Amino acid sequence: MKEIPAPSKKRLVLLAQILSQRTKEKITSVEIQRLAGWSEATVRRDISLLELHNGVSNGYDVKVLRDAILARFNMEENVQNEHRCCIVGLGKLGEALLESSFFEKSNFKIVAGFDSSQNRIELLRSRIPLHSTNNLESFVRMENIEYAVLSVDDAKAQLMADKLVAAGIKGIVNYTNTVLSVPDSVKIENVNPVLVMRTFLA
Amino acid sequence: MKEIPAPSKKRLVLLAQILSQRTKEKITSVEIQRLAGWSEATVRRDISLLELHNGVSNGYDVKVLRDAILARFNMEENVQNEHRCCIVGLGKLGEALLESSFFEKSNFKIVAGFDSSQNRIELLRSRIPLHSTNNLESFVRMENIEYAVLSVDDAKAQLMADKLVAAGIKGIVNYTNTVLSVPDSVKIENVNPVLVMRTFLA
DNA sequence: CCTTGTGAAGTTCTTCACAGCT
DNA sequence: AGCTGTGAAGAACTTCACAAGG
Repeated sequence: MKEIPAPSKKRLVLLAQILSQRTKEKITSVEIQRLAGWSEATVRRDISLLELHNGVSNGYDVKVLRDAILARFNMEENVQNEHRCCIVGLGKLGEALLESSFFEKSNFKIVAGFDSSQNRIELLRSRIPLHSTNNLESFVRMENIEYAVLSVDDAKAQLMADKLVAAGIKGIVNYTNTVLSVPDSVKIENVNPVLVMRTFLA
Repeated sequence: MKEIPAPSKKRLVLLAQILSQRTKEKITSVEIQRLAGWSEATVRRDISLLELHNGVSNGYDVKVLRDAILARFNMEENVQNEHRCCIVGLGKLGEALLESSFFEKSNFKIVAGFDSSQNRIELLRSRIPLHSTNNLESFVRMENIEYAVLSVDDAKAQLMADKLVAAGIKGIVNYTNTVLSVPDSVKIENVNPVLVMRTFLA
């Protein structure tokens, strides 16, 4: 199976989302261009990487295309594709993410939350098991957690990232202001709103 | 002034953050490579785009380099660089972002929050003025708001994005699952944790 | 006509490799 | 020695342009 370049991967993931929201049976590269803002040539190239040969001359079948993307990235919602995740740092933001419905309709499941404050843990009383960050490394390892959301104070961000890395984490969605140092094998995406907005500037 | 490519811009914004956390006076491209994970050649190329000529043979002066990046992207904290922002959708996540300290030490200022529920607006009672999304377009325009955080329900995401675009918004940090259709001139960054994690997959 | 899929061309970004400075 | 800055090379990505199918 051909390796798909990172930019194409990002677009295909978003394309799957677009297709999920569609009612019509067919879609063309020009329609996708209008919906997503990518050029029609890029859209066709991205889709061709899936080696589907499904769209010939008539546009793409929405369901077939969507299923192909889900399959290619193991995004189908079934047990063997389930990816176990945790949230580290249960301040207002961590709590909001913990209780959000974001993960519900996906194959990513939040299986634990961590905070350094025992008070906070007892106060929250979530359906999801909450633990002290003291036990972070052993829990992440034991629970086979693959991905983490990091929403701790900046001062603790690198320390917690180190623990996650030591526990074998595969990727971190970083809501903190801190730029994390991790091995190349660990994926990081910085989603702090201020850092993101700065990239909007001239 | 030379235009800086988007990938370099993203790295330089993060580099400024790294430099802010530094105590030592000097830093080399190899140290930055270790801290951030970018190759030393990339680091030097990025910095050379600033046309500083400050680092010759001795590493870069942290303060000079940081100030140069801040200046280049109008990120200094002063009044004329202030960028006015709003949060659209004040559920748990929107509320958490509203009350977060993320924006405090930046030149992005949250000047308004919007929600479709009058109950919710009255319940929250923030220091920041909160309004109904009915008035979104006129408020954004009147208040000269440049950037928005979108944290509404998926069902309302495109509608709210349309209003923001109509009001002349320059960029949207999108926490929803919805892939937004906006003109090319409007910058979008998708930071929904599930969409981000999907890009981590094979 | 309208589509897709894709070689080839074009563009952008990254890395190499080394001159030149300290 | 160790460092930066940068032409030149290389790699990666995007777009063009068109053959072929419906």
